[in-house]
Amino acid sequence: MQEHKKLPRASVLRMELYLELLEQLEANGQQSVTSAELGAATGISAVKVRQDFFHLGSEGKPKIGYEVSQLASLIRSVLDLETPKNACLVGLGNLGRALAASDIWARAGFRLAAIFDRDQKIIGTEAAGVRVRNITEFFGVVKAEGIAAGVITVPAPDAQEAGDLMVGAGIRAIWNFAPVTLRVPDDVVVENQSLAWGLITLSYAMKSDKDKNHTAL
Amino acid sequence: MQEHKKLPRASVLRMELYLELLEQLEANGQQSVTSAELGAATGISAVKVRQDFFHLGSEGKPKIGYEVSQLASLIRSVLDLETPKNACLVGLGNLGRALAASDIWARAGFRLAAIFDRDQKIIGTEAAGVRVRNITEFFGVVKAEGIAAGVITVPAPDAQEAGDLMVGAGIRAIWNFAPVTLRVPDDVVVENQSLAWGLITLSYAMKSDKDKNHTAL
DNA sequence: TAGATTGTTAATCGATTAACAATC
DNA sequence: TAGATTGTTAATCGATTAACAATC
Repeated sequence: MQEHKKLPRASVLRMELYLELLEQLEANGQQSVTSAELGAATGISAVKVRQDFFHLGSEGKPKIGYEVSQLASLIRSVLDLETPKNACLVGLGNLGRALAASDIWARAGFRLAAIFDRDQKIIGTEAAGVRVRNITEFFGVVKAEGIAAGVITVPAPDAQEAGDLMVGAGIRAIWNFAPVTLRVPDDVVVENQSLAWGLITLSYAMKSDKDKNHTAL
Repeated sequence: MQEHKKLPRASVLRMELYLELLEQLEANGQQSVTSAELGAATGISAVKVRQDFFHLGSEGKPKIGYEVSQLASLIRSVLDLETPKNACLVGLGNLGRALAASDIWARAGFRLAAIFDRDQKIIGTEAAGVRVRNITEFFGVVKAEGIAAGVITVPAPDAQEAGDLMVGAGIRAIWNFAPVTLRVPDDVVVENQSLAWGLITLSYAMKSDKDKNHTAL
């Protein structure tokens, strides 16, 4: 077992699939699982599975595999999914509403502690049981609630402003859905996720397929 | 200029940012733009910008840069963002509703032609002006509407079933939001996007920061 | 011509895959 | 012991960055 330094990003993203599956196996009462089984079930190659767990600080036993609940705990602890962390969401449009209502917060150890918007028609309403506050209250609420992470679901032109507000309030972790690169200090982590990526990629892939078929004719 | 073969995936994802910016510049009447300017505005290094455009089959002129509207057209044409393509969405939960209402379809050349669900309470209602059909009508509607791409926004346990339905109906491009690896034939393109990725990555990043600070003390 | 900027090849870096030794 | 499976290093592959020649 190596001392765990830094998980490759690609590896971190695969952890969700492993964890999802391990929790199912745990519920079914299965005690151990091999890299080959995990690979077959997740569609990830067995070698990659082992390499991922190696980075994690592996725990498997030759001939037996990995102890299911122990491995699940290890993943949760390395990714820190069980430490309570408060997050806020800025911009309650359709996407914001969908995120607010989803179960991802709990699964990653977050609590959606506050929602902000600037639209008077939305302020004061509730989403997923959280009252929507006026963006002018941002600093006070972030301090009061001990909010450490922020989610930006405002339109692209407003995203930088939302980011500045977060940085100004001491938030060091931002999840940005606007197709815009935020300008933030070096010590702030920004995770970008554009909803359009999937469609754009599919559009390009569908075109390539078409080209290939033409060439094949 | 090289003959354009296959754009690296990472490059494809950056195209959205370039395009977004180029369209703004176009609206402002700016004629040309250098890789340095584009880089500064998008937060991407100028070298990467040039390398991306090189892959695209570049068009720039030394000392002047790239012609704004020509470059925008090139991106749209290489990614095939202007060819009309019909898509369907299976599973109208909060995320499905947010996607349906978003502008990503038009931006990537898609039309959301049909929405399916299995919940009787939802069937017959509308989302983003599209009537929700019973999933039992899937095959017929896909043929009738000429649907080429499918979006899966059902809960994880139902995702494979939705995927099978799509593959069975001849769909070759799938955008899957369930944290599950779909089993599909080789000629079907699957683009996975889990909503949890952002939070999981942030959780891990926030922990690393904390560790770093401790070590620094 | 000199200077700025692109186009393109080469070097570096990181992630994936292959190989195989260690171990139960 | 033999066989299966993990742990770990090395090789490969792809993407990023650096270097610099070409060109306006």
